[in-house]
Amino acid sequence: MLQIQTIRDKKEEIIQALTKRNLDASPLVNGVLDLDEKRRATQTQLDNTLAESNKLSKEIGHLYKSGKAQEANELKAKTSALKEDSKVLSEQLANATEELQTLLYQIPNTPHDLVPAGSSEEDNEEVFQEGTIPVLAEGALPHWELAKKYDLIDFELGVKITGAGFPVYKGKGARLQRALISYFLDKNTDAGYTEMQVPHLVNEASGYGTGQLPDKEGQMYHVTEDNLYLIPTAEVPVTNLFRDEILAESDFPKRYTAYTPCFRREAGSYGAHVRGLNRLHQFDKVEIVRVEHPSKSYEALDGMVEHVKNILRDLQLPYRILRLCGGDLGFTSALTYDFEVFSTAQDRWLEISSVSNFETYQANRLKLRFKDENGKSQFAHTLNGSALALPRVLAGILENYQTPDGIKIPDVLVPYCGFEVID
RNA sequence: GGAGGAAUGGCAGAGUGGUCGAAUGCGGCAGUCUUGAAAACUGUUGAGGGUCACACCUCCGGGGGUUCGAAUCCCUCUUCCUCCGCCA
Repeated sequence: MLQIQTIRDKKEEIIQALTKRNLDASPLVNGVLDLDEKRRATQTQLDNTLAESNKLSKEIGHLYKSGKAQEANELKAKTSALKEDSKVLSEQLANATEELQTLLYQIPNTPHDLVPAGSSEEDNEEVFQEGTIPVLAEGALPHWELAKKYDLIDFELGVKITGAGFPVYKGKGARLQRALISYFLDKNTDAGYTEMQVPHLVNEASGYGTGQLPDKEGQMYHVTEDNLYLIPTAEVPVTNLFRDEILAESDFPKRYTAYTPCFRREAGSYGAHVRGLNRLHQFDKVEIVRVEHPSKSYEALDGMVEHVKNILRDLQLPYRILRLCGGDLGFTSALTYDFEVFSTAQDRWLEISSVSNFETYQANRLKLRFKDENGKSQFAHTLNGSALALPRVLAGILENYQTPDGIKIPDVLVPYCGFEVID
């Protein structure tokens, strides 16, 4: 969430910036400022009451010690009124704080200057494109047909044991996916990201920390018995490793990578565009996460973009990079680049990575801070990106590398697969 | 799952009702000494709220209670340790 201090100092700028999200934030912002004032006034009253009460208690202690029980008892009577007051005040304070929190949770991150205005994905700005779109032979198939033809993925079997959106990968299909995971992890660790294996279930506090809660509760599978959530992305457990931490400046940069399955309910999204691997309830992803000094975070974002580019060059997949417009930008992000691979067989772009800088928005919720050169605590910046999401990369490879004689495996993956062609 | 024990500052570890935000040691930082370093010595060193700055308030695993007053007593939850059971 936004920092209350920033809202106090830069109210108009914030409202202005949020118009890019097509949001009139002035009622929210004004509400926040009113509540903030109310909260502080209540806090001051409570503090004064407690100070008075603390003082009396000390006196009572001294009086008892010096044997003046009579006088002590007189003072005791005075404290009961203060006690009543402080009880009422602390309830008011708790209410004001909670209301304030609720409002703050409703304000999305302020978009970076580079974020283009716009209302939907139509308005995203293409900033880069690279790679040759292959010309496929007559009769080229979409990946779900290829998966069936070569017995790589069984969607029906997944329906049988779980439901739609939970595919079963088989034989060379499973092996290719595993090869991609290993390859991505190797690329990431070579680039300085430390590999982590993290839990696939997280608690409520973690959900709040990275911003999945309370806004996107319906997107996560909730294990109510234990009040745990299946992770929608490794971003959640990995970023939460730093919850409640105060780093030293010398700790930067922090770079992590993790492979995890991801679980998303994706309620209500059905249709032609979600066929095959295009949208799943469970999928694999290799994530990169960085925690950075505020002055270095955009440099870091650019570095992550370059890194993902390198992977796609390695795989020789045609791709483009979009700068998300205000209307398409995630709630917690300040600036996001989406990577899309062109699928020739489907004749459409498939999103395979999303790289974002959250600035202090998550750090504020996480209480992730560092000591600056003056010894003062400041919020760090958090970033993350997919490197990469598996299903659509798999789809892109199957579709773009198909030949009448089978599917060729990209050169960099051959050592990981142990075969050169699927036929 | 059963029985017992524990949770205090970056770490270790005192503190069982008032003078405790908290001894002491280690670590960190600054200084003295030194050509430099080490050692030694001196000082300093938790977080949040609040204030122009002070004052002041809150926090001793989380929540609740007793009391004029709680790190200290009671209840509850969580986590960790030991023993037993089960088990990949």
